Amino acid sequence: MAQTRTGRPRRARDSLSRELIVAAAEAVVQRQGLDRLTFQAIGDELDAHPTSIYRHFRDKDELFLALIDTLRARSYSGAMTETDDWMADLRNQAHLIHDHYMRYPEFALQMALRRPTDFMSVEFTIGALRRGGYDAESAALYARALGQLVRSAASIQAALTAIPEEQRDADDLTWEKDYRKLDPESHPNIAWVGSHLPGIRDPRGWETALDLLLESIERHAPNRR
Amino acid sequence: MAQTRTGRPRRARDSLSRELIVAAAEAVVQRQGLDRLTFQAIGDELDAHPTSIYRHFRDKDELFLALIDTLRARSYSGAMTETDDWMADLRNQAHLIHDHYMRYPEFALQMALRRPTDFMSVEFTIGALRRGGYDAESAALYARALGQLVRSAASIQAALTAIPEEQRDADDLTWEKDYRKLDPESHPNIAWVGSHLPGIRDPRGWETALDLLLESIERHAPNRR
DNA sequence: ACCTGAACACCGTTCAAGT
DNA sequence: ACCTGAACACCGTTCAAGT
Repeated sequence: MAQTRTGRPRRARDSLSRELIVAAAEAVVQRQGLDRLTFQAIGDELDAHPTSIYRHFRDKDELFLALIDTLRARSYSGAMTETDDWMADLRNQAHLIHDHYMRYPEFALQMALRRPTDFMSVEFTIGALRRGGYDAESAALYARALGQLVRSAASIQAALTAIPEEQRDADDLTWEKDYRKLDPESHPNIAWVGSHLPGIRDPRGWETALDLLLESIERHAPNRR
Repeated sequence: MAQTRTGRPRRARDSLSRELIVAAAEAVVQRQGLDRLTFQAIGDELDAHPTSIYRHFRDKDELFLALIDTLRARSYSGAMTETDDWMADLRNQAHLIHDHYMRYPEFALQMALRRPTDFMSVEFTIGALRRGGYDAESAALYARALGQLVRSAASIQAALTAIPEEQRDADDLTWEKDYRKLDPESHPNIAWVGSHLPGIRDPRGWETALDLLLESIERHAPNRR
């Protein structure tokens, strides 16, 4: 492994920047995974000394948030435009957010926790509900309900796909293979549905929850399609 | 700080156990937080050498999962019993799970990711849907949809409350205070709802999403109340 | 002013040594 | 067999030294 080898060719003055460092950090995660995101690895990627990063970021957390913000801007920049179908707008907005988390599964949890919302998507969602005829109070409440559902479900589902192989063996996910071996006496209902139960990573769970939620939102709307 | 001080009084043989170590680990987290959960801290709590834990757990991950399983058993043991109101059963089950995550917010994410389900709650949920008249395929699908929504929303919301103080300042949560200062020209809909928008940690978001989802589930049920 | 080198405190883990 | 002590590799961070 590459150590902090002394005597490296000195980098040119001002050849580093926040943008370069963030790009190197993303490359490290993409190639080696999030738990390999260290100052050492970023330094190797940049051919720079690990501690040179401290000139541009206060600490690792600040660098990490900058990386997350870069990814978010990439997914959302100029993404949504209103149509004359406010329900379709809500659904497309939900899928846009879901796709963003699934695109960067290693960051999904931290994105949901530390960048839980942004003005643009809230603005868009409230606008759609407003065109559905909702008053301000209901539109605000439903926008939050929808936003929290989408963000939570997407980030957890994405994170599930990013669990390291070594950890999966220790997890309950074996149940996907074994639940049919359960005693039908003590678990008659699971036995009853048999093979119909979707696996824990099956996207139909999320899609169904979104369908049911949107269905209620449409039913309550003064301006139904 | 207590170091690995040499010359500690030797612990009696077989005086350690998985149960004792797990209890000590929980005490450490409760008193000092999850990022202070180290072998050193657990050793201090037990008055034992940090590495003595390796005789009882393969590694830190195995200890951590054992701790999570202990907490889950505490919350769910003999928790739910069927009533003659299957819709109320679904709602109570959802609140039970939500309360479990909110009770242990520091563990919420890992509980949702590494112990995403258990037989008992799935069995109970399918049973309720079955009494609602659903066929096996629909009951299985809706049980998954409901389970994923509840688990995801509860774990993310709980984790939001457990973010360390030092990190919050760097987060977008400041928007709760500042979103009304947005330019009404570029964000007319946010300006329109004004103070009606619930904060990011407001429980009404989750409650509303659950209400809307359950409403649809009842509407589709062959046996409506 | 920006980058490098060395050092520090801390962490999980391994392994030989005690009893 | 179970607990202890010492050591190892690795990590984020600080700070003085180079240029």
